[in-house]
Amino acid sequence: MGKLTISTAAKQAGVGIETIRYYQRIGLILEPAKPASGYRTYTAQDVQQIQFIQRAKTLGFSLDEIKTLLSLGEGSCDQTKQLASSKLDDVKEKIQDLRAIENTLEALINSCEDNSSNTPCPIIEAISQGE
Amino acid sequence: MGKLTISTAAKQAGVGIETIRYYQRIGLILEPAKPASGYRTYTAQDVQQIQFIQRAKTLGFSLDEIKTLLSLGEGSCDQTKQLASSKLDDVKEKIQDLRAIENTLEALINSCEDNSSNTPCPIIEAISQGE
DNA sequence: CTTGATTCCGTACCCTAGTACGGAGTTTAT
DNA sequence: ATAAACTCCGTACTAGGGTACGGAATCAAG
Repeated sequence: MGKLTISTAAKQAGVGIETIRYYQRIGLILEPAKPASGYRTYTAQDVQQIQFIQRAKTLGFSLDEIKTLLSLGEGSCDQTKQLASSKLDDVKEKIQDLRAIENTLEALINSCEDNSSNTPCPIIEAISQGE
Repeated sequence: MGKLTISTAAKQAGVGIETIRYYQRIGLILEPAKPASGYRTYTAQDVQQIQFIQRAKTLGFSLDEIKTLLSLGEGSCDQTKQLASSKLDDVKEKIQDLRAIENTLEALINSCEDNSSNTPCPIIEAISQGE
């Protein structure tokens, strides 16, 4: 009850054992104290923290940012909000960049559709000229 | 005339010397033959190829994909178009993912705006519960 | 009690796209 | 002719997020 081995904790959190060990190595989560003899035991709290990390990751936070998030905790709403806002800015920027790429690729592909068999590929041509 | 040292070629192509050497190492561009004694010389063509690589990179192609692009050349429009289309799919997918992240972050940040001082931060709460 | 599964721990390796380092050879400028 | 700058080449390192390996210790089952 409540005492889990690392593989059980990993299974419950939906990650691999090596991921838990990696998070410990980089100081993202604490390694439970080692009992005088035997295996380290994990708690439901540990599992929840790993799940927190996984969810934060799906929001685009890096492990380093998640470390900050964890250290801020439930207090200091302001700093958390700032972190989230700056992440939102990053995301918006990436979307803009990708949209530009999307447009260009679509234009290139269309120019290729219209291409009759034996002329050089317009996509290659376009990338070659630059513009 | 037309004979450039690696640093001049790099400057013209807008990359670092080490980048050229790296591209050679991975077989993306050919290393010019080494004259019996002295420095290798680069041509305007070499510079253009490096610029091609840079432009393809801004379209989201990986160096490995660019290698394919270069090997396809101006013929085989079909394969080029396929590569571009599959890249376009990747880009669209990434945009979708980022939009989902954007929405979630916006919602979290808004929930934080409404937060009165002493309750726990709703952002942390939300990530903790995971929905 | 022995076999097999797990854990522990350190270290090394994967990918991508480079960047850095350092000694020896070469070229250019003075 | 000599100093400064540049090139060559191999090797190692960077970041980010893990994954893999291997031997020793430990635990669980029969």
